[in-house]
Order: sequence, then structure tokens, then C-alpha cells
Amino acid sequence: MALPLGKILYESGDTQRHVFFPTDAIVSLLYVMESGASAEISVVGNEGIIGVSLFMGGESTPSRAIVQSAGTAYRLLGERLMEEFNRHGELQNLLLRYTQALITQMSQTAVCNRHHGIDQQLCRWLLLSLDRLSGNRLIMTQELIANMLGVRREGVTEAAGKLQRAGVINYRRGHIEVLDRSKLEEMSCECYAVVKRETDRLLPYLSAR
Amino acid sequence: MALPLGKILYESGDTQRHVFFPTDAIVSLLYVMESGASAEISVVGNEGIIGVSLFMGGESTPSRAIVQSAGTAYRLLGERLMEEFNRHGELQNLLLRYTQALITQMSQTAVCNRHHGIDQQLCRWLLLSLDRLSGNRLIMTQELIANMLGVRREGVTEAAGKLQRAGVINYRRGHIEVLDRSKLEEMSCECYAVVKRETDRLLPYLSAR
DNA sequence: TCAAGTCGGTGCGAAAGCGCACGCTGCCGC
DNA sequence: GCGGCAGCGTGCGCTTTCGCACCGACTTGA
Repeated sequence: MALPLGKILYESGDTQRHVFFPTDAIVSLLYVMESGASAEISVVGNEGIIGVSLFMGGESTPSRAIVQSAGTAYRLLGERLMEEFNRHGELQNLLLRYTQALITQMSQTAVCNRHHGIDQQLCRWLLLSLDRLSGNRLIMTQELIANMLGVRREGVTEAAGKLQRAGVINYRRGHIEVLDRSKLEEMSCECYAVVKRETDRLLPYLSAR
Repeated sequence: MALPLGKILYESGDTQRHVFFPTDAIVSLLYVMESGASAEISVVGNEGIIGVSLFMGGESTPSRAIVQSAGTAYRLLGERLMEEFNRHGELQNLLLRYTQALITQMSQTAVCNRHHGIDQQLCRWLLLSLDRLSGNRLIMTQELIANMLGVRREGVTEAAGKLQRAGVINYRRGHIEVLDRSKLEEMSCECYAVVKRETDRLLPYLSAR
């Protein structure tokens, strides 16, 4: 199915009836506070699945799943996934390993939120998104990024300006082009590397792509 | 086995051979950065298990497990846990549900780190610890709390001073006594409530205690 | 082609947290 | 009973981020 930008796959607390496997879409798990402020918990692309709480047994989570980059995904009825999960074969194994990778990403998000500045967080975020897309272009307003990072839009403007002046990215009105990926990695904090390394370790079949 | 304060159960990246079930000890999952700065990812007491990565399939995590409040725990060889896990019965179910509760705690830590001040985070942290102990006393220096929250020791001093002046806690040289728990909950952010509610939902048998 | 709306740039003052330095005090061991 | 030290209090300047306000520029559609 098509996943347009901004589509909400699950709302906080919703009983999740389906799981989603993005192909070229990116979905963010976002927590929205009572005040309306928000913070991204993790980002899911075609390496992963939306709806881990189904097979983890909770059937819902306190966070929202929202499409951050338009594309398509496969949708599967929860019951069908569970049939296969309960065969306790390779799929179960895979799903649990993916879930551990997700846990690593969430942990590192917590660490990054605590210790790193907006500049570094933006780098981490761009890299995580880039890894889940083909090409080096993101369609993404600064306002949206700000919502994901849980910071002010002006803060993103400033950080993005620095990256642009450093020749790392180029952007105009919602289109971001990454010009120098290795420099982006240099300017990022260790958080990205930790997540990347752990994801590759847990899901080695992905690296082959 | 006895778990003295400060004991490290796993170091980052260690292959985990055992799992631990705390009885009256509290263990923190802590990420330590290259710079030496640290941040707590989640806290585990007798509601949980240390070493979820064993049955999740990763066998290690990038974080450290360190005893934050001395006490005792059961230790079980990983292979034995896996034998039982692979019977796909109620234990597997329980472990996965616990892991989802852990995920919620990590997510909320990320949110809290982003949006809330030291005062509120201290409240959340005290409540999470208190829930995992009997009684209303913690043996805990401000320096240790600062390491867990990933803030300066002075920041904790200031926040704890506010709580003391408000009559919520009383402390002296490493001993904290909670005088007014309901007020502590009031002064905390929504993060504690979210974690508490979700833990109770996922592990209802705990509420009965 | 032009009006309206979205997106991004900039400039304040305020607040929170940090790093550092120094000093006090209650506790523990000799 | 007394020294030493761990644990806590406090002050100060600096940096980062926030909140708010306003403006300019690009895009889109009637």
C-alpha cells in the first residue's frame, strides 16, 4: 500500500491489527506529549517492521507511527504474522533480532538527547534516514525535522546552515541533498556509529544489499 | 548471589552467559560514552530480568549493567533459560512482554531527556527506584544519581534541595528518605506515569504484590 | 500573473545547564 | 577524640537552547 507523507499507521494506545514492512517509505515512531511537544523514538525503513508490539505481546504502544518519507509498504494482518511467528522458526528469530536492533536505536536516542547538541543530532538523523533510502536526497522540511528531534525549527535552520556552509549538504525548501556523506559521519556523534554497527551485527543479511 | 553496589554484571559488548533476576537489588542499564559521560537507559528490579539480549538473539548489548542498589539476585545460565524459552510456553510470553515494558521505559527515557528539566527527571528516577524497593529509603549519593541521569552533580544537589525544602524528601550523606510520595508523583513529568501504566498493563501479575 | 501560503533566515532577551573552583560538615577509622 | 575524606552547598561566567517576533523568498494554483 502507498504511505503518503504524514500518514499515521498507529496512534498511541491503538490496538495494532496489522504490521507494516516498508519498502521505500520511512516511518518514525514518535512520542507526543500532553503539551503537544514530540520526540522521535526511532526510525524504521525497509530493514524493519512497524508493529513489534504485536508479537511482543502488548498489542499497542504509547507512541505514534507516522510516515516521515512517502513511499510504499507491505501490510500484513496481525493474525497471519502470529501464525508464522508461532512456528518458532527463522522468522521468529529474525523478528526478535530486529527488535533488539530497535532497542539499541532507542537507547542511543536517549543518550543522544542527553549529551549531544542539535548539530550532531541532525547529522545522526540525516544518516539514519539516508541509510533507509536509495539515493542521497530527502524530501523533508526543517519544521518536520524539528518535530522529530524535538527541538525548535530555528535550531534546525541554524544547524542545517552550518552543514550547508561546510559543503556537506545542500537544501532548498524541503529538499535536502547530501553532498559529502563521509564528512557527515565525521560531524556526527558516536551514536550513529553505534546503531549502525549493532544493526549490521544483528541483521547481517542487510549489509549484502 | 549478592550484588554489591557498583558491581558490573555485563560490560558493553560482553557476550552474556547468564541472566539475572534481582530480588531486592536494583540494576541500571547504562551507556558510557567515549568521553566517559554516561546516561541511564533503564532500570531493572525484581519485576524484570537482566540480559534480554540473550533470548532476543543478540547475546550482547552496547550498554553496561551495573548495580545501583545493593541486594541479591538469582543467576541463571543462559543455556538453561534458552531451553525453557524455546519450549514456547508461558515463560517466553512473559519474557517478551517484559521486554516490551523495557522498550517503553527506554522510549520514555529518551523523551524525558529531550523535554524535561532536572527536577522532573529526578522525580521520575526516584519513583522508578522506589517502585523496585521495599520501604521508602534509598542509599544513594547525589553523585551516583548524577551519573545515572547524565547531568552534573551540582544539578542534582539543586534539584534535591528543592524537593527537600518542599518537604517531599529528606536526605543526608547518601541516604534519601521519601516523605511524601504522592507529592513526588505530582512534581514528576508524565513520563513516570506512562511507564508505570504500561508496565502494569503488560505485567499485571506484578500489581497483585 | 498575482495572491496566498509555505518555508526558511535572523535577531533579540530569558532560562537552563555546564565547568570549574572553593569551602563546609558529618561520618568513619585509627 | 581527632584527622581525613567522602558527600554536599554555593557562586560565577559561559554556552546552548528556547520563545517570540518579524521578514523575505520561493512555489503553487486560480
